[in-house]
Amino acid sequence: MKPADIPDKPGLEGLEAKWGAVWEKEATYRFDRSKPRSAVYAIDTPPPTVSGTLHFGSVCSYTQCDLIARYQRMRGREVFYPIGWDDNGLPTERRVQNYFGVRCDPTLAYDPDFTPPERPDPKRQLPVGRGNFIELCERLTGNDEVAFEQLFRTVGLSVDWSYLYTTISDESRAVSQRAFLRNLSRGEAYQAEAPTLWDVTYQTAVAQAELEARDYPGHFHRIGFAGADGPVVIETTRPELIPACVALIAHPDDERYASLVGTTVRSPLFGVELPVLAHASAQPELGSGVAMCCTFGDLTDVTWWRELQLPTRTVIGRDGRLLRDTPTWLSGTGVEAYAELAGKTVFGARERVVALLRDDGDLLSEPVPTRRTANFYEKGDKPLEIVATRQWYVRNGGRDPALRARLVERGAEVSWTPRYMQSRYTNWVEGLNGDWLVSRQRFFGVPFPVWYPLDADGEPQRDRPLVPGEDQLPLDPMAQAPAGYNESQRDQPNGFTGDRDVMDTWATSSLTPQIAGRWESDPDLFGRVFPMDLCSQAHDIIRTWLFSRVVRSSYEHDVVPWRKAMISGFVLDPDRKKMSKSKGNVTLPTELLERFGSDAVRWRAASLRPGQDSAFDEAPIRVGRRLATKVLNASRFVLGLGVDGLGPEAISEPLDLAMLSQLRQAVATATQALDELDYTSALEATERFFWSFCDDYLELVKERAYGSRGEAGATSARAALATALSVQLRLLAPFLPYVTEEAWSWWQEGSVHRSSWPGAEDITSPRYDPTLLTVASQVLAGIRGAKSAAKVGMRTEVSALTVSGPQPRLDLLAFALDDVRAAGRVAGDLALAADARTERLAVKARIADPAA
RNA sequence: GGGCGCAUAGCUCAGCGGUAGAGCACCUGCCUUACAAGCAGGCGGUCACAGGUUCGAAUCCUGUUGCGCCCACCA
Repeated sequence: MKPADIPDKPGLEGLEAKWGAVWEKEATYRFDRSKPRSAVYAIDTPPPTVSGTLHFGSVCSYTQCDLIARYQRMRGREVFYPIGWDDNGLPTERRVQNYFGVRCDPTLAYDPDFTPPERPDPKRQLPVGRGNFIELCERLTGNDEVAFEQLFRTVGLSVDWSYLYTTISDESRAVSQRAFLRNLSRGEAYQAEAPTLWDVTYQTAVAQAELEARDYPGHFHRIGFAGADGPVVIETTRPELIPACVALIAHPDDERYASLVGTTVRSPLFGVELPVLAHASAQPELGSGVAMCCTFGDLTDVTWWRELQLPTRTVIGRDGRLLRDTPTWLSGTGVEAYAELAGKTVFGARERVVALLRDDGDLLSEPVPTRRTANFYEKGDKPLEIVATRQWYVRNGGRDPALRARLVERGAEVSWTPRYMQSRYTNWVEGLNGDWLVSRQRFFGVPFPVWYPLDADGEPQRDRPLVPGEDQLPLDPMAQAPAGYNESQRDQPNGFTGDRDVMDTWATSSLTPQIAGRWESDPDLFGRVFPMDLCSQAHDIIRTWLFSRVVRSSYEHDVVPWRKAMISGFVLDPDRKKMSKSKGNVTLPTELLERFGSDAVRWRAASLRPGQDSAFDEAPIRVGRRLATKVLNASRFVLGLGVDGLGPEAISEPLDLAMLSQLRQAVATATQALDELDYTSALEATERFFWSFCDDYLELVKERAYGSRGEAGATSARAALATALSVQLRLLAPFLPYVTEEAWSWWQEGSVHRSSWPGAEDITSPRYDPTLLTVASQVLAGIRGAKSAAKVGMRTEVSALTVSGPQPRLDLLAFALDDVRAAGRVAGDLALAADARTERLAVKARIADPAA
């Protein structure tokens, strides 16, 4: 021991900085890549989006993963625990736009002298070229990543930072492009022109997994279409789509409209001749029972359009405004009516159409307010439109029942914690209604590594993409020319053009096991870490991140990417609502770490079981802080007694042996729990023992350990205390890495986090009936109860004590009687009275007159 | 409408066939030579409701109610 190193008043302040620096210097968490696959424990962690701040819930989720990483490391596994930043994609672009007050205009050339405006005006964003925009993205994410790393280091995540990756790095681009090219060559990826969910704010396509249904105010409009026998009434919330109408649809069994089906009607204002058709998915009870089919108002329209082979009449452009050119299918008054709408937003056009309908008498009653549910892009704030565009897709079973069934089966190859999270996965896969749309019409992302030859008219031949060799990756088709062409032929007739789209960020993060494991660029490493052992994440990204990784690994490697998935819950605000920045109810993790210390925050995270949502509450963090402080104090006390050179052979007292027997049981419980990813139960068992160790055992043996009853008894107590402290610091190390490391450093060489998880070899003392400690604690509690009832201090002497209970228990108690007497300050007579009526020991204590 | 989960002390939750538990909060005490950011003691529950299985149900089954989440619902 090094008593000089133990502070008089040990505290939590500064431990993060102190040990963070040591762990970095000593490379405590370095992954040794020479170990064989069987010795490796590999973990896939979600790369957080580096835009702004991290939620407290995320900190908890990452901490829970770290508990397992630390446990497995102490069990002797070589833990591969990398982390990455998801820095490409829309959140970064949006942040750059706001932060620098710019927007990307891909038609502008790169300006090497560009500097962002000093005072950004978010209302008037400065247009900049793609190259400049991407530079700004990289600059801003660079700043954010420094802050994120600092936060994760403070939390104490035991990741090997030398394996840090980013999703925009050259390595990630190469992996992403390689995987895509292989998908393409095997037919798993394809390009198609089809109606696509479209965000008008960001002007990009979005995928099904990124949809969010939201309540949205609107109005029902009753509108008359001119039929042969009078008006045909439809109800719609989107009258601005009347010029995009291609048919009216009724249910085939709906008698009200049976005679109409097969006839034609004329649309109001625009006078377009439209067929009335029947389709089984029309719902007679909705609206008037007959619906407008427009290209495109919603997904039902798409179904009708496709199955009834209706024409395409697009009026809404990619910017969310009605097209400026007059549609070709309009004539006469229709052209005049449309002139009033051209260029207007959906909202403006709707107002204008309603006014025109009212003037014409086709608005059959005033609009009735209603709330409708509309699909939104989860990061957007305008309802999605549906626009026919050409996009890249990866097959995910959405249009192929056999593939879907196979991917559902993949879910069963993963062991889920908690188990019921598998049904989220299954639910999602079974509910897919289209393939995975991976292309985005954005800028800061991984480009599709393809070009298209241009014909003599300069038209791209999209069905004949030019692909590079894998050795050319990563590449940017907007900056590099395909083989057999040179740059001067770009966008020239008979030349080539590059694919302008970038991949959605999920298309890249779906490959985190391959990116982190350096697939293809480092086959030796990849072979040692893939497939991985554990994936740890929250339940909100099962349908995105988790599912997409299963898809990619199934295609590329024909396996699921990990054996186990540990799914964490959410931390909600105190009113059990989702924390969100807009509501201002976000609690900053940095502030909590600062105020309570990392160990306290980690303790809170460890008390949240997988899958379980919880309301944010500071009180439990304070409890964790108390435990952390207690660990330091108890360690200081034990070490202060002098434990040097004491081995298990010195432990002879029955009470000491009984304590170690109980500890043995706690170790077994904690170990089994952690093997099952049940870190909460492991902590609970450890803590239960620790508190009784402090409150009862330490009190019972304190006097003896001081040497009040001779050297042998003192040595036994000190040896037992040393063993117990060593074991407990290791049991607590995954949960409280800072205080355990601090206390460990007071008397041990090396890091507690590189020590071995406690087991049979640590508690080699003979087994002894653990009940002895329970019995002694009961009697001590009885004495304390008597003193409490008498409202006297615990140091007050007991002048006479009678313990009654079953004979076997009294016999056992006899082995600890001296310790009980000392801890309870029993100065006078002590009587044991057999009483078979009760299992528990009863205690009668006469308190000495406090006045005396 | 479909799926999943939850309902146990004032609060947060554990227990999941054998006498109702923990932490927090609250109350009463105690400066006790590791820790007053501490310690000791205590108060506190028809285990949502109704049936069933069982010698025995908080625990298993069925139904009901309430709450939460995911998905579908855009006329």
